[in-house]
Amino acid sequence: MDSNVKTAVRTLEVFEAFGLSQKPLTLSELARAIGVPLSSCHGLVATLRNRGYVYSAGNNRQVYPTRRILDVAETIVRNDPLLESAVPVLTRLRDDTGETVILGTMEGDAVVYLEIIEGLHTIRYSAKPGEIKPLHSSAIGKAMLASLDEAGLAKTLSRIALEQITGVTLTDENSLRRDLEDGRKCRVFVTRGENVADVMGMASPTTPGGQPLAVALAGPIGRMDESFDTHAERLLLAARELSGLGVN
Amino acid sequence: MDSNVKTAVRTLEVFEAFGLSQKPLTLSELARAIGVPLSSCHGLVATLRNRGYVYSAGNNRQVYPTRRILDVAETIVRNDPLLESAVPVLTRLRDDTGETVILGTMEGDAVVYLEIIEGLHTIRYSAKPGEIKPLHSSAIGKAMLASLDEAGLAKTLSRIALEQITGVTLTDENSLRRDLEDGRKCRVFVTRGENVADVMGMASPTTPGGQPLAVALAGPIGRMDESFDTHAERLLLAARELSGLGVN
DNA sequence: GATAGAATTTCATATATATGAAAAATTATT
DNA sequence: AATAATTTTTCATATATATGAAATTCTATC
Repeated sequence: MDSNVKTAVRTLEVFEAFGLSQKPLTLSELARAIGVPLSSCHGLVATLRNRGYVYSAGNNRQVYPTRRILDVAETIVRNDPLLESAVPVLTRLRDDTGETVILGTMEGDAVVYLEIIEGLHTIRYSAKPGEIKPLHSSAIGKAMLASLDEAGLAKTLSRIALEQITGVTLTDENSLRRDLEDGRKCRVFVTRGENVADVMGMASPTTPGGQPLAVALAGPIGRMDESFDTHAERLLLAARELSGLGVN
Repeated sequence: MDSNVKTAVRTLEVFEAFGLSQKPLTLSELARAIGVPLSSCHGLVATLRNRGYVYSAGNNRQVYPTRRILDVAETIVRNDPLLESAVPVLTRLRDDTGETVILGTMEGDAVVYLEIIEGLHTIRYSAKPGEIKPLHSSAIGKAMLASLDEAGLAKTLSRIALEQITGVTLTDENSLRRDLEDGRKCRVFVTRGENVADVMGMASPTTPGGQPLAVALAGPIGRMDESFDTHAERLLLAARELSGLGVN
């Protein structure tokens, strides 16, 4: 992406690092984990300490986050006006299809996942909230692009590089535009291994409370193809239900 | 505290602000909420967006955090080696006494709360993980001070100001040292309205896995006094149990 | 209990960010 | 539809931070 505030990113990376390590870390371990100089890590950790976000855990000289971040995060998510009403719809779509259901939107020139309800199969599409995907090679991205007016679409396409991600990624504007046109007809936008090999995504635009989002199903190509028609039907139903959710 | 990295603090304050507001905010509302210039807030929010931590919610131009922060926080807390084993002990102490139970430690020159199990009374001591309290006027702080050796205690006392927080805060070193001595005898350290009027705290040191912590009970002075002896007994029992928890 | 080794902390300075002010974009009002 | 009002975005520069290297503290080993 563009220019990010270095320390803001690092602050989040500290928490992410503990999420990955799943155990207390020493200052030097943490510095290595997030790829920053020791001295910089030192100041950052001191700040987090002073703010009650980390404490010295274990015997050695390890630190670990306190519950504080969870406390803040729980309050935030509990009050998200969108997720509360959307989750039941998404969960039903997951139960009906067995596949992973994703709610996402366009944020800047990318897709961000807002909610994931994981599928019921052993082999399933797996992702986390906040994950970022390309606009041109993800099903949700196509749905979002297609919901732009021509001026917005042209502007966006001029900014983003249609990067080749797998062998079958659509990398020229005309192919992509044709693909979007196909999707517009039935309101279902499809990717077949264009972002991750073997993965098929199906997305449909939806506007709960007037906000442009997209809901998607994702799973292995073979299994998704088998049930394409019923999946599409159920996806469209879910999209309609979501759009019906009141203005918040 | 000392010198904090400005952007790290602000990054956390963004999330805290949404926790307080409990609803999406516009850029200007957020900037006002955390007390930073608009232009600075703009860059910070852009970074959080790019990282998938916030999305544009609602119709207007509001933003709100994604579930991502919750996801990270849940993984972190799920893997805290201390809390997992300590919570059952703390919960039992809460159930036995009806009062709020706190696990805390010394972090820098302050106390940080690691876990709170809230009491069962309508009027109860209420706090959140990560809250910071003074060493000299909190029960946990006294317990932590008393667990230092003379050299460490002298050094710490020379650094911290014994700030007058309520009318009865101990603000001279001799009174505080006498008070610590009293506590050492029975391993129970008490505050009576020294940090918050009407609140009584009782803390006992404990060292699960060798790590110096303190466990505390807190509630209104009247009710706490009534049951002082049984509360003290149960508190000491809990502290012993916690100390018995294996090295992680 | 002294020594070696490792990790942390400090510090001066190069680098990155925060900021006010101005421009642009958006929304509300007439 | 034009204008006003508000909000967001950009930009040059003052300010704050990040950094390598040195000093210190801590820990393990003998």
